[in-house]
Amino acid sequence: MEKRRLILDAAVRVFARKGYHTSRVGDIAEEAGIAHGLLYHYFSSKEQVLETVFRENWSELLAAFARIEDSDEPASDQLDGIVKVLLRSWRNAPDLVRVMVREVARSPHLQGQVDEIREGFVTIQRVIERGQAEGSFRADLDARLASWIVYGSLEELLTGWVLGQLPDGDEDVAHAEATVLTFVQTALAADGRA
Amino acid sequence: MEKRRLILDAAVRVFARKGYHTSRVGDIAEEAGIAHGLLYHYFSSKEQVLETVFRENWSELLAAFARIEDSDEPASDQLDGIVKVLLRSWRNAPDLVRVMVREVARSPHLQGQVDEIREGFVTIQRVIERGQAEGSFRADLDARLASWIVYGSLEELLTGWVLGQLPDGDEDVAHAEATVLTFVQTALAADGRA
DNA sequence: GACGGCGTTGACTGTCCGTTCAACAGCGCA
DNA sequence: TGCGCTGTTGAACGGACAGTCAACGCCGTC
Repeated sequence: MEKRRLILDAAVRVFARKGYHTSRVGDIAEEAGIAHGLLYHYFSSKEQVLETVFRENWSELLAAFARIEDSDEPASDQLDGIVKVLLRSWRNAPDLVRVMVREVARSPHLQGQVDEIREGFVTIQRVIERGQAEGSFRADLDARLASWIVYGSLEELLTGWVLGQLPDGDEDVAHAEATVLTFVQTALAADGRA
Repeated sequence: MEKRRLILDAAVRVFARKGYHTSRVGDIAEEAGIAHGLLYHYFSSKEQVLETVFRENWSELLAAFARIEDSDEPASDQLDGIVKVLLRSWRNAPDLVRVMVREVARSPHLQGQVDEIREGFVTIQRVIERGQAEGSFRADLDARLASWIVYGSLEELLTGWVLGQLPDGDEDVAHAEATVLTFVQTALAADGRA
């Protein structure tokens, strides 16, 4: 396997296990099975490793969002799709979610990527606005704020799983997904119950 | 003023400005106007300073929650009250919220306080359950998950303000508050529109 | 079989910073 | 006046750790 990817994968595991600050460069190297000097052949610093992990994976998420947005489903189905993608990421890649939630999301580190995070919000916002325009979502709610509220709900559930405070068995996750979907769709629906 | 409090207040400002990890003990001491050695007369470590900041302020928040819960208002008003207390904390003590959101909330640091954080969730959960029992909230939503969703919404708005991504003028904050209230009450209401 | 360059190694450096500690100042008390 | 206690100081220590670098192995090329 390509060494660069090897290092990134190792970094995700190590960061997930010990947290970014407590992880030493040597830990990552050891996990990847290389000498720690080599890491500097592929990355300029420890921080750049974290940044790369974030950037490459977040952009995948954005791509998934974009595919959903570009589909011809009604807005409310698109919103469901986004919710599902985000929540299911926990079972798909728990280590990655751990790192994203704990180290990057509201990170004291790295300023630049704030814009990239925001792009996810904006997608949600656009979907909500389309729903409002189509008449399926109530139009009296600020779509931007609503997108933050929706995203916050999802991130908090992920956090609950990350911190081990919410049960995350198969049915638990499915149940959480169903609950958010009902919650959000009810709140946004143009007419009474969703 | 009592030196201990002086140090804590200085620490909040410094942590808010530079983040916990990037803040040196000397920075806190300088901000407090003392020699850095003195800090160890009052606290056993830099980490304990952060922990104390969290503990003492979070317990105040829990007390506010408890007062609301013990009032004889209907559950839906109590929930409104909780939302308002949390959101208004931003204008009341922005530095504190900065530290709480960025350093403590899903912290790689300090494990013990997870239980204290959880107590806030449980209060929200109880209020929701009471509303369900009273018949004003729909009973088919899992109250525990709903409490996480509600809290997540609020924390995300605070985060938006902390990171400077959401406008936080007087009217902006009021508008955000109104939006969350509508969103949450609509989602939870037993019958159609809130 | 010399050459060169890419990939790889790991000892070493330099620095940063949390923490310690010996000394001291002020003050109440006897 | 002397004793001791609490509060206070800042120089010094120690250890950790990110990042450097000189050397080396391997492999293709001429």
